[in-house]
Amino acid sequence: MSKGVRTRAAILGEALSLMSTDGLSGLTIGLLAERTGLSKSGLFAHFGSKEQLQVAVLQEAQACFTAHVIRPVLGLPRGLPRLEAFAEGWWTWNRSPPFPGGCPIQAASLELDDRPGLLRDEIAGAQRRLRAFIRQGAAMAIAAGHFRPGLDCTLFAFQMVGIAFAQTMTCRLLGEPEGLDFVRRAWRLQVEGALGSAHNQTGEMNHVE
Amino acid sequence: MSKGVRTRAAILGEALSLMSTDGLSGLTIGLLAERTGLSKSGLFAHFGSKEQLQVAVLQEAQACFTAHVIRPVLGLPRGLPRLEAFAEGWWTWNRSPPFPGGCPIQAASLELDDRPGLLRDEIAGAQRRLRAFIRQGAAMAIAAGHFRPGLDCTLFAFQMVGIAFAQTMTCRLLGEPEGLDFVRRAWRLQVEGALGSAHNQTGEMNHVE
DNA sequence: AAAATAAACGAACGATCGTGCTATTGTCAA
DNA sequence: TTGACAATAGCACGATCGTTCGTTTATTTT
Repeated sequence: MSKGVRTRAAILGEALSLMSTDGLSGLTIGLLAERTGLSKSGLFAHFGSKEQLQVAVLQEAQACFTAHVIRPVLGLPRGLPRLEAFAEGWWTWNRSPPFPGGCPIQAASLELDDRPGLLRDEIAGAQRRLRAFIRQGAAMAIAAGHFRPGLDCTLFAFQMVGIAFAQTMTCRLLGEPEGLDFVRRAWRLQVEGALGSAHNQTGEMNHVE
Repeated sequence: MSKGVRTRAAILGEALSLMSTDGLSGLTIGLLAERTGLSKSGLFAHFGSKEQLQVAVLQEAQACFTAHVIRPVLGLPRGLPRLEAFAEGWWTWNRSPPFPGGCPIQAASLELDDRPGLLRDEIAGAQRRLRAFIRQGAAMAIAAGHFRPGLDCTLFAFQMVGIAFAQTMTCRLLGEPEGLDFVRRAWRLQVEGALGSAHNQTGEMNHVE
């Protein structure tokens, strides 16, 4: 591993932390240089432009999410077990990711949704891949007989993404400690609504907890 | 209405547009002065500091949301009718608010969730009030016999907020035209899960003041 | 060890940031 | 119509932004 690659990795790590608290627009070259102990121009040379730096940081964030949340559950049995583990891992990531701030991708999703360009494409791709992962997870649960056939997996992914956003708002912005409870209960309701009829016969779905 | 108040209102209107596309951090005094045809210092004098300008814009955004989404449904019968109308109004607001960009409050919620201060307090207050409104709406639906007793209204609000965020991601970031369908179906599932057991899925209900 | 290449620095650039001043214009009551 | 005061403009400031360029220091290869 050459020197350049090593410093670049260190820069991206620090950039992730900075971005998680201050957002993509708060990620400034001067500040980043100061935190990494490099000169502005020395750091700049690694990326060639601000936009390329931002793209690199977004990709690093995705890689980090994959390593922390996706990869650990790939060894689990397909279907509900894997989906449940992924959910729990995701809620944990959202509440306390390996950065001082919140999930950078979630924040950037709302920051960039009206500004076409490389950055938005990068974020949109990340969100599409995430939803595809959830969709396929739900599809596997159907194939395994856990979820009922006929379940709309795209809608399932849509709902799960919603829970994740609501969690960030509740746990981070409002700082409500009981936020995680709501997340788990909302997720439980969603899973119960997707279960196969064998599991579903025990009681009315409207039944309160 | 004095001159100063009028210009201030014009500034805030333009600021809302700017913020909806570029975010709170993209809302810059120089740019805002240019768009309103004022000088930087002339505009600045209206607010005294950047932070106070930002606070004013956030309050303006709340007022705009109230006028467009909340107020119109207050005349409707309490309970499910009002809640349904609010939902539809909210989805419309999210998809095409009266600004060129997306909902500024939603964006600011994720932008500020890690930076304590006046701005975060303002946004957090707005989100708390919104959730309280939903919570009370659900409570009225219980009182009117539309929703089952025992429904957790706080959880209900949590879930609804999640749908709204997921909508923004789907409709704005990903630009999927069928996004609104998912929103409506997710919302329908949530409502059906909250209906009183005496009620069927025909939507028939009692009117209660 | 010397030569070749990569990495980092230092200084400067034009632009823009938020924010003070002082002057000048415009508005509104007497 | 005039005098008081609110509203806006003009100018300048220090700081920081992203970026370029030439130089110097490290690293790698020969």
